[in-house]
Amino acid sequence: MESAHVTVPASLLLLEDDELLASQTRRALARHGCQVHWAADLAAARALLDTLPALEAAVLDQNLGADNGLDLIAPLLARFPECRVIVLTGYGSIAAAVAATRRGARNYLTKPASAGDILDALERDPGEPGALPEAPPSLQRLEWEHIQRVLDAHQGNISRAAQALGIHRRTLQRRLKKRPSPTHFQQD
Amino acid sequence: MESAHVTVPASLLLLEDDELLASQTRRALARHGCQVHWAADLAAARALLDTLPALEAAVLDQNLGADNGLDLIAPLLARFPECRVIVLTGYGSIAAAVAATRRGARNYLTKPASAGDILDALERDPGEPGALPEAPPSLQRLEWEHIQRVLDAHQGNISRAAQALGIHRRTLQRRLKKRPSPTHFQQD
DNA sequence: GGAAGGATGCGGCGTTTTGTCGCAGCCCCC
DNA sequence: GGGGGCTGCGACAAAACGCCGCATCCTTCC
Repeated sequence: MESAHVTVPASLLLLEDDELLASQTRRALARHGCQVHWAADLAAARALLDTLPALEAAVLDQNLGADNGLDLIAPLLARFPECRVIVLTGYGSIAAAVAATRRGARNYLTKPASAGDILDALERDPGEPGALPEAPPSLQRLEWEHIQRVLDAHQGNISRAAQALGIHRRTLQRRLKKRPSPTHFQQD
Repeated sequence: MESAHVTVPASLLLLEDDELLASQTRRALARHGCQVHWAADLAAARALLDTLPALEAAVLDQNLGADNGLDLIAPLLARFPECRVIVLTGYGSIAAAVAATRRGARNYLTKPASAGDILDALERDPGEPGALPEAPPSLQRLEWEHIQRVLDAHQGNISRAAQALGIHRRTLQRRLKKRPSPTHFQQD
């Protein structure tokens, strides 16, 4: 929308084990004029790194079954020091965000993230500007986002997600139906 | 837990505008054999920096009224490049954690944090270990913690906290009464 | 000292949301 | 074909919530 003309990277590495989500994301990014190289696991990503002549950006899913997407950051930056790396995750905790950033990630997003969100996160540098994120999140928003995360972490399984959330399955069902548009946040 | 014999820094800068909390923290850290230099705002902290011969660690409150504790990171690291800096905040969002880390913070904590938590955060390097805390949090627990944070951010003012949370004051009252001890952790 | 503004605790009461049933439809797999 | 698991949904009682009002207490400011 209003992330009008960010500098879309020419080449981007997408590390994501969910094939469906990967292809969606890939297509969305391609539509912005970005050549996306996709890998589904760490080994494939490492192998892919060696074949690429250049890489401007990378989007890494943190949760890759047995692998951890964070482990790609070091070898990636070793080969392409200028590459802008962001980490994507289903859950998303503060501790994990700190870990990712300390390893060299530029930003840290929680799913679901649109192509616009991703490009935005690649573009912006959270460190430099006098940016004051520190916003008072509403209870409902917090709940909704958390539900989405847990749901995602359980592959959309409502029954298990409800159990993990400590609420009844029926309640989760009703809540999910109630909120078709999760008040998608945006700024800038 | 096993934060038994962390390397307690000899000198520490504490930037915290809440005088009461500052003195408590100061005392707790001092009990661990740490010399604490306290500043209540950015200007005082900057002035304090120039007078110190050495500094091993710093604990910065992010929310300092008009000031932002993050703004001390750069000048602090410019003078003491080896100083271990952690940021403390009432709220604590992922975006803020990323911002703090990118500016050079070693870790990012949310209040309330005990002296043990602080020393632990100073000691540990969140980047290196394969540490994946990533636990499945319950909805109620998440809500409760968030409520506590917002409440704390508003100095315990129920009316304003309720407004910030987007719920009715009466509801907040009832909730607070319902949950007297939500696994309150602290010691030291 | 008294008035004014704001915060708190609490009692009701009508409305909304949850918890908990149960049941039917699906899909997968032994 | 018969489990076992997940899903969507109707129904109904129980709990929680929003919202009112009112009686305290505090400050703060005439």
